[in-house]
Amino acid sequence: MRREDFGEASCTVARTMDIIGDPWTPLVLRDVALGISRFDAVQANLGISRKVLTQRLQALVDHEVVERIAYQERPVRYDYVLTAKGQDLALVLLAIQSFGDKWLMPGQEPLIWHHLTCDHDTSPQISCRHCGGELRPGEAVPRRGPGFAEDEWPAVGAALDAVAPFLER
Amino acid sequence: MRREDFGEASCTVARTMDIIGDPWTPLVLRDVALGISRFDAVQANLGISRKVLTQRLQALVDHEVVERIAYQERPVRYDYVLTAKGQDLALVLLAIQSFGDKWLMPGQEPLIWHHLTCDHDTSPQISCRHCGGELRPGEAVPRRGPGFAEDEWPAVGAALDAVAPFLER
DNA sequence: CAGCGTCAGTTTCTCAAGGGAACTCAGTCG
DNA sequence: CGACTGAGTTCCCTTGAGAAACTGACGCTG
Repeated sequence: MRREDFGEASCTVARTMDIIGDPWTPLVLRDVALGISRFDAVQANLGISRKVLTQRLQALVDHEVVERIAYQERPVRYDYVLTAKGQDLALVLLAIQSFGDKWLMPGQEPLIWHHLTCDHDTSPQISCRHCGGELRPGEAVPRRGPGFAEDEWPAVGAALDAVAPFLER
Repeated sequence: MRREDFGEASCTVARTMDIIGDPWTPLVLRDVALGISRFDAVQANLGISRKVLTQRLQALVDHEVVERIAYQERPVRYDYVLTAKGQDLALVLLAIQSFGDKWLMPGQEPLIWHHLTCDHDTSPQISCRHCGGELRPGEAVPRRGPGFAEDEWPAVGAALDAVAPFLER
């Protein structure tokens, strides 16, 4: 597999990395998610080259993660705003941030999230959608799904076979 | 901010992207997390150049996300295994995969996760660590945390000010 | 012993992407 | 008119990616 094949791979990690698999895109997304929606504001906030920012924003628009909404006409100028897809991707950024909070700046989190629904400060937790319990390492075992491509990923298939005994009662 | 400053930024997304902010590292991590632990097996599975794989594995070891465990001595050969830090990062990969499942291969998920604790197939959900409810877009509002660097991120500060009214009752 | 195969890199060379800085264009304003 | 703003675009140099070959340290076999 080459980098340019990521978007066609039978692998949803690779397909997602086709969108966010570079150093800057997650940070651009983070800014847009926080409401920093103008080109110059993002550029100044991140200190990213205008060329790279242009490319990244265009890619995000192409992937329908971000949309351009005109805020003036003469000349036409855009706010960059998350789509519904982009909002789901922003939740992934929350998980990324949470990892960084815990391991890379412990006790010095730059941002704290307040959950309006329960009215408490919180952090994101990766949970089981079925039972609601925290998904801890080792507590979830993968098995083949409907789109698993055996010929494309033989080593993954073998790895799945190796953990299959854990799936049996 | 330049790419090389990511690891020092007062931003836990940037610090995490210092580790995984390239196309291949998340996929290498995914493989290691699945138990594909030998150099040649990862290389063949991903079709990545040996040079890039060497660099990526070394970076993961340097970041203490992955450790080398010798499985033979003559010559010395290593299995690559997730550390505890790496296992937490693998949970982030789960979130990445879940986004891809939903938006990029809907109904064709290559892998299904089985939660051993509740004995059901599941998928990861980003939840509120406090109340356990799903964190949905728009339901969490950020505010400054202890490590927030106002001078480094003025636009973020302004964005936080803009959403501050939502924090008040 | 020599030859071959395996595994985990390392090296070389070419092409692609990143990044800094300057430039461009389409406005508005004084 | 000139200056400024905002959103790009272009140019040039540096760095990284990728293909392919090479290397070294073994073990095994005839």
